[in-house]
Amino acid sequence: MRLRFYLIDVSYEVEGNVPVIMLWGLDEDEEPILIKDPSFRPYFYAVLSEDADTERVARGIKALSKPKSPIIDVSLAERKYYGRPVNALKVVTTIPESVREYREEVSRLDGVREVLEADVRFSMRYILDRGATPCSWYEADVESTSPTGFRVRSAYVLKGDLRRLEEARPPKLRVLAFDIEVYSPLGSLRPENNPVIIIAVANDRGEVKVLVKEDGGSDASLIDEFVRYVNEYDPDVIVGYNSNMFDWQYLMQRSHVLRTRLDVGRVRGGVPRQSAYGHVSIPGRLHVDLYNFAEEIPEVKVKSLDEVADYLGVMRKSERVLIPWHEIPKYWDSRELRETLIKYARDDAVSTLLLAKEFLPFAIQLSSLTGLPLDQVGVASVGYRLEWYLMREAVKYGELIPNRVERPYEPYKGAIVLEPIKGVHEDVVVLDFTSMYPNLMIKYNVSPDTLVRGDCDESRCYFVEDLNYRFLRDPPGFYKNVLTTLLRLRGEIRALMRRLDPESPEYRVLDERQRALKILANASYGYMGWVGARWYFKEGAESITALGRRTISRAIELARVLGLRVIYGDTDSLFVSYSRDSIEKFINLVNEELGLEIKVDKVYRRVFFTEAKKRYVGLTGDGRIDIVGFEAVRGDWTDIAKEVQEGVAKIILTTKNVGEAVNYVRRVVEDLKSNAVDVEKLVIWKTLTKRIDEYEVDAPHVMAARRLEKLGVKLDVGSKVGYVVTKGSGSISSRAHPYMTVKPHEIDTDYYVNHQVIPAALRILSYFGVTEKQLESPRGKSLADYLGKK
DNA sequence: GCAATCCACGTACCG
DNA sequence: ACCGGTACGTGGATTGCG
Repeated sequence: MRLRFYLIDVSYEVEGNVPVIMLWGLDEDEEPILIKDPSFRPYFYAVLSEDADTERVARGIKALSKPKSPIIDVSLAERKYYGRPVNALKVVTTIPESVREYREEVSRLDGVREVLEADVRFSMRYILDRGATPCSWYEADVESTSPTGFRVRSAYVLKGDLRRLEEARPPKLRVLAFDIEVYSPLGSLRPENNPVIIIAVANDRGEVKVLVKEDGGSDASLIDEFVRYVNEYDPDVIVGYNSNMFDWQYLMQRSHVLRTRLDVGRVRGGVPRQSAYGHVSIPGRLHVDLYNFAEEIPEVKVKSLDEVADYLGVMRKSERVLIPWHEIPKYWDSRELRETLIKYARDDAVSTLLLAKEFLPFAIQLSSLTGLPLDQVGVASVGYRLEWYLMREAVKYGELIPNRVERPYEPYKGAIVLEPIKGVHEDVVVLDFTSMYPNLMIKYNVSPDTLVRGDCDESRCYFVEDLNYRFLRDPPGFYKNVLTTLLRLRGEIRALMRRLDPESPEYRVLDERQRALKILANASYGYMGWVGARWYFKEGAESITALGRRTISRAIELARVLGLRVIYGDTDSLFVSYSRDSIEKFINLVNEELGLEIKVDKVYRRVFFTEAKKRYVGLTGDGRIDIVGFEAVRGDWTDIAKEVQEGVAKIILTTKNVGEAVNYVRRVVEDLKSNAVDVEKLVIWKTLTKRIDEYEVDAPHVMAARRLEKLGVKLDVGSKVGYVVTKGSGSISSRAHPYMTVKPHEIDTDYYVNHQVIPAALRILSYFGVTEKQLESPRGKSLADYLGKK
C-alpha cells in the first residue's frame, strides 16, 4: 500500500544480526506510526592510492571478513574527493558496530590511501543516503506489520524508496512540556536522598497538571504517575527547559535509586538514554531542550526560564510566581507556602510550553534543512548544523565526506575596523554590504577544491594578491555550489512570502525557513576557518578576510571621492555623513566597481563615538536609542550601571544637556549611598568558561563560584555566577559573594559607585569634560562649572 | 619597602 | 566546539624610587 507520512525521527535496532532502520512518523490522521526498513546496511569507503591495483585491494579487504559480522560486499564506487574523481571501494558490513572494527584494518592495507565516512553514524547514514530528512513529508510503498512492542497506531515495513513531498507545513504535533522540582534542604542535589516533589506538565491541547508527591509517600509513585501521563497523552515532542542537564538526568538517576522504570518512549520498555553530545533521547519521541534555543538570544544575558519567557513576552515576570531555587525546601515544608510552590511549578511548565511555540517552528525548519533530527538540532552547534547540511549536499554531488580530524589551531588575519571620529555627529547613514563573506566566497569561487597550488593565469583564476592564493574561475567549487543553492532557496522563499498574508501560518513557516537558510549561509565563512570542521580550509578563510579588507578599503576610497565623510566602519559597514545624492551615487558605484551589493541599513539623527572601536550610541529617526558595545549592553555589568549609562546616553543624544545628565547620575549615586537601590540591581553575572580548578587567577566570579560550591551548588562550564561585593578590606575577589548569601547592609556601596555607576557614566560623559569628582559631589553643587562649558 | 606601572587573564562584545 | 578584532576590569608580577 501507498502511505503518506511525516517523518519525525530515525533510529535503528539490531534484530538478530540484522540492523533495522526505524522511521518514526505521523500519518495523515496525525497518528503515530512506525516504518521498519531492514534493507539498509552500514558501509564506509576506502580511497585507493593512484597506482593501486583495485582488484587486489578489494580482495585484500574481503579477506579481512570475519564470520561473526562479515563484510558483505566490496564494490567500486564512482566518487569525487575534493572535486577530483578517485578510486574508491565501498565496503559494506552487516551491523553498524563492525564498521568501527574494519575501518582500522582496512586503512592499514597496502594501496589504501584513506578510509572515509566510517565516522558517520548509522541512522544519519540512512538520512543522508535515502534523503530521509526528518520534519518532512514522504510517500512510500509499505506493507502492514504488527505494532506489538511499540506505542504506535500502526507499523509497516518499507518496500521500495521514499519519495519526499513538497508540502512544507508540519502536522499538528502533540507537544508536552514538563518541569520537575526536587527537595534538597542542603543545596546539593543527591538522587540517593532527595526526592522529586513536583512534576508539572502542560500540553498543547490546553491541559495543565501539577503532579505532587504525597506526604509520607515515596516519589516512586509520583514518577509512575508522570510516566502514565506521558504515555496517555502520547506526545510526539517532549519539551523541557534545561531538561538535558537537569530534569531527565535527575529522573533517570532517581528512578534507578527507586527501581522504577521511566518507560516514556514509543518503544515499550524503552527508557531515556544519554546520547552523544550531552543530549537525552527518548525512543520514538523527540525530546527538545528549549534552553538550547534560548542560548541563541543574545539580548537575554541570564537565561533562566522566567527571563527568557519574559523577554519573548510569553509570560511576564510580573504575572507569575517566582521562587529562588534555594528557597524551594522552605516553600515545600510550609503548609501555606506549598500552594505557591505548586503555582510556581505550573507557571514553569506553562512557560516552557509557550517557549516551544516560539522555538519549534524554527527548529523544525532547521531540522528539515540539515537532516539533523529535531531533538539533535538544538544541541548541535552552529558549525555542526552547517556541517550536516554540507554532508547532505556532498552526497548529492557524489563527493566523499572528509574525516573529522584534530588539527592545531592556526591564527590568521581578520577584518578591518576603522578608528572612529569621536564626538557627536548629526545625520549619519550606516551602509553595509549584504552578506559580504558568503558573497565573496561565491564571487571568487573560494573552496578547497578550487585552490590552485601551481601556476595559473588571470584568465583562468581569481587572485588573492596579498596572500598569493589563486582560485579557479570554473567550475564552481563545493562552497560556491552550496552557497548559491542556499541563497537561491532563500530568494525563492522570500518571493513566495510576498504573496502571502504575514499573519498566515504558511507565512510563519516560510519565514522560519528563510531564517534558517540565512543562518546557514552566514556560518559558512566561520565554519571554513574552524579547525574542527570536516571541510576546514584556512587558505579560504584568510582569503575571504583579505578580500573583505580589500573590498571595504576600496569602498572607503570611493566614498571619499564622492565627498562622503567616513566616520566609522567595521568589517562590512561604513558610517558616513548624510548626503542624499552622493549616497545614491556611492551605492551604484560600489555595485558597478566591486560587483557586490551595499545598502543603507540605518540612518541616525545623531550618533556618538568615543575613541573606542566597536562602541557607539545612535539616535534613530523614531527617537529610539541604539547602544552598541558599551557597558549598557553587556551582561557582566550591574543593572544599576547599565541603567545609568543608558539614561545618560538618552539625555545626551536627545537634549545634549550635560548638566541634566550629571544631575541624573548624582541622584543615582545618592540613592546608592543611602541604600535605596534594589540588591538585584547590584548583582554582577559572569560565565564560568572553564572548570573552577583550572583558573589561574582568583577573579571575583571564580571566588564567588568557589563559595557557591561550598554551599553544595553544582557548577558546570557555562554556568552563570551572580555575585555582589561586600564591605571590608582586601581585594574585590576576597569580597565577592554569591548574591543570595549577602544581606543588603553588608554590600559595599562605594564599590558600586566607584567601579560601576561612575565609570559607566563617565564612559560617555568624560567626552563632555565631566570628571569623576563632579559626579561624586552632592547634587546641585558646582553645577555651573560645566553648564557653561559645552 | 612600597606605590606606581605593566601585563596576562578573563569575559563579553561587534560584525 | 564558527571566525578574528576589540575594550576593559582585575590580580599579580615588575619596576622605580628612595
